Amino acid sequence: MKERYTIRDVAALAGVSNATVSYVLSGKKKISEETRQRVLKVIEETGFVPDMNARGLSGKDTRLIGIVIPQTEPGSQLMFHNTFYSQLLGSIEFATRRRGYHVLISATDMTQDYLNLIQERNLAGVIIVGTYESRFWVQLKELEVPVVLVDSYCKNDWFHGIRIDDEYACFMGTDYVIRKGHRRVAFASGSIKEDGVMQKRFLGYRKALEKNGIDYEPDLVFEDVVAYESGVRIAERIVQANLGITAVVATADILAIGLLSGFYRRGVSVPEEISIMGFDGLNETEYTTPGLTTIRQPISAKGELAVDLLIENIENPNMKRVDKVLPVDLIERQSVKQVRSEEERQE
Amino acid sequence: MKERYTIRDVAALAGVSNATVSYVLSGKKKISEETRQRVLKVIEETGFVPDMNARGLSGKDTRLIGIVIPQTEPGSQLMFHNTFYSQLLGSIEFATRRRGYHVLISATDMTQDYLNLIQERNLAGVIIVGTYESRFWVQLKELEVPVVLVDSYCKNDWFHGIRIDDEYACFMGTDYVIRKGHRRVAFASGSIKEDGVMQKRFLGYRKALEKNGIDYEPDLVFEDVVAYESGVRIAERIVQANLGITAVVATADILAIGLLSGFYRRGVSVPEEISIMGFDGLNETEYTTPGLTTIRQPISAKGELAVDLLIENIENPNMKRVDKVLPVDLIERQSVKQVRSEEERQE
DNA sequence: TAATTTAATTGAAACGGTTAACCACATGAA
DNA sequence: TTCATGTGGTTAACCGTTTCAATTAAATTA
Repeated sequence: MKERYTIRDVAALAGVSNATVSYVLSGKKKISEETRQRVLKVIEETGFVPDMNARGLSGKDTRLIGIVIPQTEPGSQLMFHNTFYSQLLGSIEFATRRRGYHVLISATDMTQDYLNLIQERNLAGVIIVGTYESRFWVQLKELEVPVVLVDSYCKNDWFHGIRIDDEYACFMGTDYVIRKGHRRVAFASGSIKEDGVMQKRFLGYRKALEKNGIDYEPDLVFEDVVAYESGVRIAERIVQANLGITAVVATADILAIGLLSGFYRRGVSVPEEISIMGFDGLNETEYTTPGLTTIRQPISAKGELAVDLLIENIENPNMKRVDKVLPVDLIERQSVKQVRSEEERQE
Repeated sequence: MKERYTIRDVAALAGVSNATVSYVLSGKKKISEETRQRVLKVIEETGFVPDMNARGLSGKDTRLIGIVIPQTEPGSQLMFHNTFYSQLLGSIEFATRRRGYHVLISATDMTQDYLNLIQERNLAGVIIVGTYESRFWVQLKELEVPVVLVDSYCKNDWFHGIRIDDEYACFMGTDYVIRKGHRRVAFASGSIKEDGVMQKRFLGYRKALEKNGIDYEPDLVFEDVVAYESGVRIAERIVQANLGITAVVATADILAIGLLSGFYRRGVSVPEEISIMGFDGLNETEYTTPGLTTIRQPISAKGELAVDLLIENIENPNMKRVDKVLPVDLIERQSVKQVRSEEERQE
């Protein structure tokens, strides 16, 4: 790497002390306009770029934030195949860069390794995406680094949170399907046991059934990894099970799109023979065939707000905890069809 | 952030000098086994984690590598919507972490800002994905930082490269389609002018036409952004153009999947009425309907090799330039149908 | 035994910033 | 005239490593 100008070089050229240059840069102390301009001019001319390592070492201000996207399976990069995560990551990266920070991404769980990483790099803050229980929450807290949890149902209330009302959202979606006349509504989701988000959505599903006086049937619940391929597989399982299912509520668009594909190849037409409700509101859902009716959540806003919140906390360390719930809405397209309900059929 | 143990704390506890601890950690100097063990034990007990900022400042060894994924449009996160990039990014992140390095991602072009970033953070190396001309190549070279270009046709031969033989790959795909009897083969791609990869693939397309004695028709070339939505749009344009097209060669699976969707909603059945050849070999293509015949490129291998190459260069600064071309293969599925060729029809 | 080599360890100077403490000088009030 | 007050700037210590040069101790050689 080429030798660079240091803050002392700049100082010498501007005829001031290095401290003055530092203060001009940080604005933490008043410097006369005249000197300021002189320093700025030298910086401009030399192309001086401050060294973040030195800054991080000395002032603890690294402007580096870590993003944790959990692995579903070790080694596999499953998370990267769901454009929900891509979009979230993209919005986080964008918002971060706009504010002069940089992102260190890791597809890993919150393990000792990651705790070390936080210390090693003196991360200014951390955004953790997805829910899972970790025995490291306590240690993470002890690090006293600002943390924002996105889509987490971490039991403690130690960290900031950004999420949607998953239970209500899924209730709304399921209720919509039921009001369209469906009585045998399947539920396609990721692991309900392990994933807090899925748990909440499952709850919403059950509440909607209950509200509409429909008995819950465990056989109508299909769990798998959240991925396109799983959707295809679940469609096959649904066809083979032959349980008279007329609609399926998916907990992710990527699953729903897989379902679409799976049903199509099985010759089951959507929505004529079976209706599908998605979840997320990915761009792709506008272009599937049929267009996917789905619960839209503000993905990019999630990312941006997480960044805003984190940076706010970084810059104001004793800020109070914030837990933000973002609104969702239902996009009506063609994948959910109105059917005669059983009662009507029996007339 | 909690106060941490420093290397001097460890040294004091182990009854040695900080230099000794440093040498134990780096292995750059021989330390007697006895002392080594004693130091290691203290490190273990204290949970000492070295500070990368200090290390980067002092020894220039930051173990931080930057990934540049270009923006197609400023502000838009288009790149993040193509799972090709997600998968590539995933494999890079994984390979990097496995080797004790970390990744700083930026969805940006190679601009002055990025050059600054490289200096600011003392990046150990940089992986740049995608081709585009930049007036900053010269300056990047002057930084003397190891660089690996993935999928680039940067005219100079200053940096390492990882890519496939795009021309041949597309030639192979197009030739396959033609050998299936198609004579009016459209070409759906990203901007041929601006994107070197698209240029090469376009060349392959034309060579295949030529080889088979088919005249090139500019009207059969459909350019748009590389995205699902574009595929849908191109399908509509193809239908409306009504040029007797019986097959389309796409330069990306994400485009091909969009085409699939676009044709379906237009009531044009694939492959009965029109055949589609994809490019990339994304996982999703196995599950589309019909299964997408596509040119598969080793996406994850690209990422891993880029990382290997980069780290090799970081650890051995005067290594010679490497330009690696990875193999592709054609996956035959159902989206390209055998048709009677015109000659046969005329019989 | 003295001189020389070798191996293991240490002291201290970087690295490039930040920042607390201090200082010189001008200003205005008492 | 004296004293507090404020302004704009400097000095120098410090952050936690790495690494060169120096030192010491032990082993080998003459």
